[in-house]
Amino acid sequence: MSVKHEERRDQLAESALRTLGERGYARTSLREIAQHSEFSHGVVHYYFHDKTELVVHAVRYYKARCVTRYDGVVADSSTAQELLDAFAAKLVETVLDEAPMHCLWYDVRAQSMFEPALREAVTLIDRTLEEMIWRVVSRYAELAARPTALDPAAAYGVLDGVFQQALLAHVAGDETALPRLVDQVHGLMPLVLA
Amino acid sequence: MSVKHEERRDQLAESALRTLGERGYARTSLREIAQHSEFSHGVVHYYFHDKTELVVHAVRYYKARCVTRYDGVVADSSTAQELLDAFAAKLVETVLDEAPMHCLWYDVRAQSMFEPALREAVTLIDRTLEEMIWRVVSRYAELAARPTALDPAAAYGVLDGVFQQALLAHVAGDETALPRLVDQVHGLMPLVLA
DNA sequence: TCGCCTTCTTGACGACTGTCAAGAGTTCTC
DNA sequence: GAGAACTCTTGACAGTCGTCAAGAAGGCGA
Repeated sequence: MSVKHEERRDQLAESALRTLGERGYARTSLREIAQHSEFSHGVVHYYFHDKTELVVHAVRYYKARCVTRYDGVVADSSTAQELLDAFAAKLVETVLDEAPMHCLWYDVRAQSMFEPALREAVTLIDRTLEEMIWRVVSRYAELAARPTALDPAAAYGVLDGVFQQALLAHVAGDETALPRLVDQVHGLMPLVLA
Repeated sequence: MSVKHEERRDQLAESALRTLGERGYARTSLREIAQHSEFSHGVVHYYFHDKTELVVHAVRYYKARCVTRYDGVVADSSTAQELLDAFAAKLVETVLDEAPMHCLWYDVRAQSMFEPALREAVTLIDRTLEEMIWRVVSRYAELAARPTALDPAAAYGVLDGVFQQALLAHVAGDETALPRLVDQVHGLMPLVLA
């Protein structure tokens, strides 16, 4: 009943993520999203009030999966160097495997500066990502037996900045982007320790 | 003649920047841009081949002005601390004075991940901004009589990350965003020195 | 004053958009 | 197995978009 209803919403969210990730938020129509699912375009308005509600649901749905991305790295590393290597490798991996999803995230986050309806969801996810990064950084400091030099927001901002730069270069076809990201992260992480 | 032609293009670019900055790339139509100028909507296609060409011209035009933003700071500061304070203050000032323009830049940069036609202009401007930031960072290191710990790309990525975060929070109405940006920059800059 | 050339306006076009209503198809209940 | 409730499709709507053609308006040389 309501669980089935929720399953359909998630199913449509998945189609939406596939399509939005390829074409971007602005260029993607509801008909296009429906075409990437097994339903017709009218069904969207049966499960969602409007387009924004679908996008917000899709982005929240995406967050629920991505947010534990580095938890294995944190759990399995026993030295600071090992953690750093695994973290950098995981960053590269996610760019290679999920580039469209990351593009969509940065797109939606930029849109939220103009569309207030997106802000609440974007702010929530941004906070969740900040916590995700902080679990890595604080564990790194712990393994290095050093205090951190930055607060969680700054640490997230810094790493998000270089990550976004690498993603942009990667989708533009720059093959040196990912090796450079690895170097930058290796250079940066020691600096966040006091 | 051709100079007049170029003047009109710049004039339209200015109207475009005003409109795009308020409403975002996706939501802004050519009719809307023309309404913010003294011309009718048809004139755009007299001076520009299509919408993308107008946007690219507008963004390049914007770059030409913004790129010297911190050069006064670099020239006028005689100690590292003074440079740092002035740089942080200037960052805050530009968020307060030119928030829509910065929003537009991040919007267009995100769009360039989906629209190849935007990539060349975006890449060029990104490089120019990187050089702009590097003039600040390298002068800061010089005044502190210390070598830098980061390459230009990493330094730009790091500062761009926290700046973007502050901008996002600022337009969302978070009044603590700009003081926090000042703190973050003051905490971050010493770290880029080896 | 005439005609030419540049500049700009007007109005239209086809395509696409989000939305929704009407109803067909399906599933469930009794 | 009939009827109700839920699910989905179809087709249409009003609006917006980028684009472009036709021609008006204005300046300019002769």
